[in-house]
Amino acid sequence: MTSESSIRVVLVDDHFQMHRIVQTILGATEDIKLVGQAANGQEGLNLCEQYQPDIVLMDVVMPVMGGIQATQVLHERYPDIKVLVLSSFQDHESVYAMLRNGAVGYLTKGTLAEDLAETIRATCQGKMVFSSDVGAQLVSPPQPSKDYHLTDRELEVLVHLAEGLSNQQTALKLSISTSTLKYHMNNIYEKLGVQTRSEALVLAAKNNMI
Amino acid sequence: MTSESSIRVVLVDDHFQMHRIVQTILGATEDIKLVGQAANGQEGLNLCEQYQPDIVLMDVVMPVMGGIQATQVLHERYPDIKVLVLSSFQDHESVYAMLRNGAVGYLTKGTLAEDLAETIRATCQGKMVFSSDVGAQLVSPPQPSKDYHLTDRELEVLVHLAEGLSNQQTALKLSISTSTLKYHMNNIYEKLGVQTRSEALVLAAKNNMI
DNA sequence: TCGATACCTGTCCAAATGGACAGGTATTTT
DNA sequence: AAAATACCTGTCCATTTGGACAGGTATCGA
Repeated sequence: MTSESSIRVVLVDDHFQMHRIVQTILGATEDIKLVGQAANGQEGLNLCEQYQPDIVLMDVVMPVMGGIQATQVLHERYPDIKVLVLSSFQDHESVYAMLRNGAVGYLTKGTLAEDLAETIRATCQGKMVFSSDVGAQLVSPPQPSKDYHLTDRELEVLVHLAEGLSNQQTALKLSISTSTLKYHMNNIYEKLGVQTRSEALVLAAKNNMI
Repeated sequence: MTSESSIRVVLVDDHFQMHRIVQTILGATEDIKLVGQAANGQEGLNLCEQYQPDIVLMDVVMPVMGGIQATQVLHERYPDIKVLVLSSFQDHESVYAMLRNGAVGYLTKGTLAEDLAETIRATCQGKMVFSSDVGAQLVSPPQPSKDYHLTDRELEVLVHLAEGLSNQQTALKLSISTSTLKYHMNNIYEKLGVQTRSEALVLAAKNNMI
């Protein structure tokens, strides 16, 4: 953070239109100054070296050097500079690629007008900010828990086997015969689309069924 | 959104201290009003029904009804009310549980003072806001978890067995004998602290080793 | 050079698993 | 009443597994 009085921002985007919009928005604020504008990642890096901004508004897809690579280099070289992504894309890959490389926020361009200044201030205070459409990407990955509509009994069987119990021990615990247990197992294999006990258990574990 | 002029907030937290802090912070703002305060999820739901706030500041761990369940019900019943989590916890499970149930932001209590008002405003505008320590959880999901210091070979064995291959098939694939494979398996059992193949695979799956 | 580690191999045998049958009951839906 | 589900049980037999040995080599660091 170079300045106490105002937040210094560099914009890196290859669309003329974006430059206009951001200029307009930030021109109306007292505490945020647009100190540099670049049209690709390479230029952006140069500007950052020159101006040492607090915040970089970074596009993802750009000629010469894209936002993903630029963010990576920037984050390595100047860990204090915060990268806020402005992108038309909101796919899972882009979002996570940028976040992994050090971005601390991600806005889709459509939501830009909603209040870029607020977002920049929040980002400056160490918050991570996402537009709601991007947020959907953040929440979705750990919920691939498909429903294989196993019955309660089948779930019970699976849980006990996952604990390392043998067929006999499990059967005993559920008060059924090993024949019945094998019957349940076969149904489980069928429903999960697997052929072996190992596959069934791994799949169940990965889907948080056990 | 019931009001144009000011943002209406309900706080749901079982710690007296938090009520004091939030009162102080929001008491100093013109555009944000703390219209209700509850000590648990159940009370929180009642207050929301009564006041229809724009934002709910929600703790996670509370008596009677926790934040996870309360958020779920709230989101179902009043989809327009935005839940912003205030929690001491920042573990992956808590964060994702809340987000899945409809929360649109997550702040750790330690970062609260940094500017709750800004965050509330950004949230109101449809942004998702996270404190930086929580953000780490969002980016990290594919963490290899604990290190059981399995050797490369042992990992290979596990991966193939997880795919449902038999000992023989796996041995063939790795160009070793089944004897060697069993040797590896025993070492794996030892290192993972388990007794059976099933346990080993489940543990490995849950720890993203395979 | 010694010890530790990872890796590899074998044999013998008991136990566990799974496939292929061939039955049964209770409940719910059509 | 027939069909569909979920659930239960058995037998017979091949395959798989894992335990308990008892060996081997190559590499690396003390």
